[in-house]
Amino acid sequence: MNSATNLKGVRLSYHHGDLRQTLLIAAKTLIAEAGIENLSLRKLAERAGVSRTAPYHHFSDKNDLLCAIAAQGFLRRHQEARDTFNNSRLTAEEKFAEFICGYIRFAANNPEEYELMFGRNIWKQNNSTQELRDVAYPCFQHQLEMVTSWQEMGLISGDNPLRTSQVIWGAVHGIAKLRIDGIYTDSAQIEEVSLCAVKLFIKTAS
Amino acid sequence: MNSATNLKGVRLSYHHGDLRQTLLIAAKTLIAEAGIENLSLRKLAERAGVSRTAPYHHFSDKNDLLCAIAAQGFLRRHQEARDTFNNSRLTAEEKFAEFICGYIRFAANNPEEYELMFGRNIWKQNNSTQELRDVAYPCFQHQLEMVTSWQEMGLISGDNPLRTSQVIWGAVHGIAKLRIDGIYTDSAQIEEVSLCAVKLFIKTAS
DNA sequence: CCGCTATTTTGACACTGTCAAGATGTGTTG
DNA sequence: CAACACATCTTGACAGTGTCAAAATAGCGG
Repeated sequence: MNSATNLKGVRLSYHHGDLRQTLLIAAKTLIAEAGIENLSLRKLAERAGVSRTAPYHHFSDKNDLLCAIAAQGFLRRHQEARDTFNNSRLTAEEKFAEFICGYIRFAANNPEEYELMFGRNIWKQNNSTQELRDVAYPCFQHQLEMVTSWQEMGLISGDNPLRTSQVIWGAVHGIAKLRIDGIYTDSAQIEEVSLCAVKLFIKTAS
Repeated sequence: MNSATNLKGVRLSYHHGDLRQTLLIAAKTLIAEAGIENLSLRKLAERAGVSRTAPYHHFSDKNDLLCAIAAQGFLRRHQEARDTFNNSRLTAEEKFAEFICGYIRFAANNPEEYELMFGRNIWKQNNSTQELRDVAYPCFQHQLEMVTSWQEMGLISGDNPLRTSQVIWGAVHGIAKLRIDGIYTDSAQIEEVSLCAVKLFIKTAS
């Protein structure tokens, strides 16, 4: 029932209490420290003060754990995007600019989480959990809907709303990936690149 | 001196002959079959008919092998891009369109190689070989130069040439990644998305 | 208090990258 | 031609990984 650990993380009882949540938090810490590829379930278990196979009673798989982390990321990002889109004090143009910049900022601030959310590890070969898909697809959908609405109101260029949305999503995704994968070395100017993207897509800038 | 293997790949002599090249080819085959993450040096060695540690006399590392494959990819893509850009029978607009579509097509046709070239595995934490950097940087540079020239001649929008180039590179990279990482499921329409990107960036389409 | 079930542990297996030391060729020099 | 140096390949070993099976333990409902 209770967490059954003291402040130093030392176990007080045989049963942990809420190992699942503890593992998720510890995993995010380890990933932020050393990257996804350096996360091992054994080190994670040790960090949580538990034996190697204990995590398997809360996650069927290492992949299952990673999907759960990615799912949390989608919830956070989706909420962010909704808040911006529904903020009545912003003009449509400001909302669009904030969508672009906010997307790239989210990736830059949470690079490992972003990699999990949109990386090949999970999506490439149907590794996605049902739970993850239930959270991710609405987020994808929402992005397309927002861009479609901006396009239909004449704010941004293009004729085919779906294709335009896909290009714009591709652009922000690509800029974010080039940044967090270490190919754009001058990460300080990433905000400038974002703003340039905004100007390129907005109609009046032509 | 000679390859020292018969047609079935069975070794005829103790020394292999040109194991380095054989390993590169076999590695690309295995990667194309099962993906980068499923490539192990041991399976690779077995496929080449050689003991587990033989590859270490031709590549210092697994990472070194992957960098060599990526380098070959950069050479191929760079040549492709140059051929298009120097083709005097194409208008500037046609060249730009072919740059966009060709880039995405290259990624779609060589997904695993593309992942190595632009993926986090190599660039994220300074895993790149000097040899790879010597081949990759000119390719990056060439892309920026081409887009800059199209922008300066007024073909595409934007004011800051470098930023515009970065956004366009980001866009093609992002579309390619969303495609090959399995997030865009309707891969048949990737060419349509490419053409939409072309129209969005070209000035007259506004 | 008993027993059921959720939770955790220990032991084990196959697989990985990589190092050290020895074996086997190949080429060069005396 | 002989002997040595060097490149190349092999065998053995180690630490680390994900994950399964079986045993141990704790907490909860009767």
